[in-house]
Amino acid sequence: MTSIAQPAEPALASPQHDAPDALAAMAKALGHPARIQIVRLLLEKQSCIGCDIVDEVGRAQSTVSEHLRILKAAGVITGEIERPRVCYSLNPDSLRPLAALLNCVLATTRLDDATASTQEPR
Amino acid sequence: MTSIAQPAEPALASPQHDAPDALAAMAKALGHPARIQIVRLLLEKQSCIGCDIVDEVGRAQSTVSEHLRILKAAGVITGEIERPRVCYSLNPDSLRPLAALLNCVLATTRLDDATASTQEPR
DNA sequence: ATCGTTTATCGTCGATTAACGATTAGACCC
DNA sequence: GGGTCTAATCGTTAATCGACGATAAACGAT
Repeated sequence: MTSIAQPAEPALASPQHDAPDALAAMAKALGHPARIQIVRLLLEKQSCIGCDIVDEVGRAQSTVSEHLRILKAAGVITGEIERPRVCYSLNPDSLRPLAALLNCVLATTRLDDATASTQEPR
Repeated sequence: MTSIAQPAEPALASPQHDAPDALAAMAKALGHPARIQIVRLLLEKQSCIGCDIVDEVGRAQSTVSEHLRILKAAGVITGEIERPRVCYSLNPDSLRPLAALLNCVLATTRLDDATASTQEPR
């Protein structure tokens, strides 16, 4: 049934060809202060067990657990079980499509400015 | 009234110091397929009048107008009035803090891999 | 002055999200 | 087996979001 529905993935180079839904879902997953906090914390600490995250964001354990679930569902983080703890870390690959789109938008700045070639964003 | 409420913006360099709320708000603004579509369209077309956007995303005019309002409120786009039309364009600067955070996360990929410096992100 | 075009706003509905406390589920220790 | 620790899940409530049709506002053209 679904055997022919795959039109050969052309190894896309431009973010334009990612499904809007996928990008939106990713952005949505990041669209809460607590979840940004969590991402930042994991960025700093490389990896972190759950209860420390609860501590950091300062909300109820069940609330933080839910935010972690959302981030995990979106693929932004992974959770490795180390009983009785769970060790969370970032999954950078998942963010690549969204980052690509944003970088694409940023890149247009120079085209707009045209004259300002001194601006080296990388 | 508001003359003294400005505590001097220190032109921050590291994304870590952006308020989580600001980043989350930005991500949230992008957290809908229709809004991703709009951003992509403006990325392609450089600028675009509202009714063409309505056409493109294929939803009711009032719905699209609301999405445009949200993007405008977040600073992602600007709307220039050309009666009776409004010409929308991207405001790349607004996305910089979020892009910086994402790039920061992406940058950790290599550190994780450590040994594989020739590893091209597939 | 009226019409046509385009965009913004209002009001409403159903669906989703966010937050919390309480409870449950594992695995370890004694 | 009985405690301890940590994380996930359940159930509830309030708030927010998303979508739409209807309407209003603004202006150029006739």
